[in-house]
Amino acid sequence: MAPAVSTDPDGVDVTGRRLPLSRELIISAAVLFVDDNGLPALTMRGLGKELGVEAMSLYRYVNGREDLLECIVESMVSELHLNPDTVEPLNGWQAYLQWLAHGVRRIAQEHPAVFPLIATRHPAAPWLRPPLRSLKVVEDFLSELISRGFTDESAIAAYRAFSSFLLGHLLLEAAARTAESDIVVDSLGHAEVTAGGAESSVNAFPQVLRLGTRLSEDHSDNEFEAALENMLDRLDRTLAH
Amino acid sequence: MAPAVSTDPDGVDVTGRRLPLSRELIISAAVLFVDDNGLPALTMRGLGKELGVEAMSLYRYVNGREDLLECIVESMVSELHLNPDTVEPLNGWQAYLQWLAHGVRRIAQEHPAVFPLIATRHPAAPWLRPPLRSLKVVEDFLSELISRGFTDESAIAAYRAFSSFLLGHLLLEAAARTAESDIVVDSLGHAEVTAGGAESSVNAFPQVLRLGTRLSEDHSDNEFEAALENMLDRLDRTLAH
DNA sequence: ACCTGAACACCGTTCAAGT
DNA sequence: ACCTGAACACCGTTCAAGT
Repeated sequence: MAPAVSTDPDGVDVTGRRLPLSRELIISAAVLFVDDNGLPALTMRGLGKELGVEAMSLYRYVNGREDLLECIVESMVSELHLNPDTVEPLNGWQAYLQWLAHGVRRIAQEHPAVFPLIATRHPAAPWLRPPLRSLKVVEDFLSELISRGFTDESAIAAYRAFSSFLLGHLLLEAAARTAESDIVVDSLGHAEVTAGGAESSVNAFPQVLRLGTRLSEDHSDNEFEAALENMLDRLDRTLAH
Repeated sequence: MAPAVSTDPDGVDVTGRRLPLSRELIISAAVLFVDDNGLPALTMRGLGKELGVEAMSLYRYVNGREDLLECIVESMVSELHLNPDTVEPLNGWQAYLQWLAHGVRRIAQEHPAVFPLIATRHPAAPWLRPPLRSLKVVEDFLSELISRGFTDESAIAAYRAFSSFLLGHLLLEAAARTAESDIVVDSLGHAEVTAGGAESSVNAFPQVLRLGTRLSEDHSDNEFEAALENMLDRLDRTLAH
């Protein structure tokens, strides 16, 4: 969600002048900031400094920190509709759900540090289930399925199953992706871990010790595709019945 | 996770004397506090006040706020092993996974406000996938499945699929459960929602409007059982092949 | 119109000092 | 041994004041 004018993270354009503050500029700077520094580092004062401005200036464009976080979520989810290379297909509900699933997955992969925000902020309504936090997305989901043979009930059940599926898979995938960057890997393979404040060595857990390396391997592409396929099959069966 | 002596949230026993501070007392008070007031309200100073003590006293038993959060997670997950009425069954891996799934679900249901912590804190290692954040649980999981015919690879695949499944379903269920308590329901059914800072009325979204009430219904029991069943069947198929 | 300085109420955390 | 007062560096947020 880059603003109209090309910028660097400082909110300064190529000529060195500071860009005029705006809601969009603030939001895109915030996304960049979280991508680089992680969610806990996002602070009104810090974001202000990144934009070359005092924290209080942001309040002219954004109703406080909570509103800023909500804006970030909205800006990410709305990428689903803007992107030209991901035109929604017209050949069946399975293709539609494939398209939607991969669209959300791409967002999670491009902004793994932001995804927990999309996944765990309190939804505005009980029927806005993360990570599908957009009225338009939910509306499209339901009308797409209903127009293709789903009953009201089965469309709703599909919506619930689909969102649970995406949330579980993508949240874990995003967590693994951000962990790589901020956990120092013990290159000697000395597997020892500090869990829950108490020092507990993996040595007492033979299977974990034996399978450690293989447990850390990344097969998320294949696993996502297989689980998605399985889920679509399951929806298909409930349709036939 | 009640401490040995019966207490009320103030950390004061029945006689009015203050209980001696301890790691366990602090942790169980913290869990109670989050259950009642939500995660964002949990503050060192606030928890101190709840215990009738200054915030600084807590640092004698807990290495700061991050450590406290980690302790909370550990104390919740360890309930899986302590509880007498949920003895691990011996008749097959499917029964074991059913037992484990319902054990984790019970934790999520009893402490919906704490569950996001279990679900989204950075795991200590890439192979500790939330919500199964315990070396012992992972060890049991793997050895149970391997001793019952799973190959190393299929046990690992099952672990990944199982944790994704639990995370997605239980996080959404817990979110719905806490939302009920802190969202004021419009008793007139005037469905209007403020999403992303911009006022957007559901009226522009006919399917959502039409299905609104049914979208809000809770079918989590049935949905959890059905999805779990489906997942176990899927694992069974990968075993046979 | 847009930004800022100063102020307020709150954090987490440390450490010397009290009992 | 266990708790606290005072202090520090940070938060989010408001508002009158500057340009």
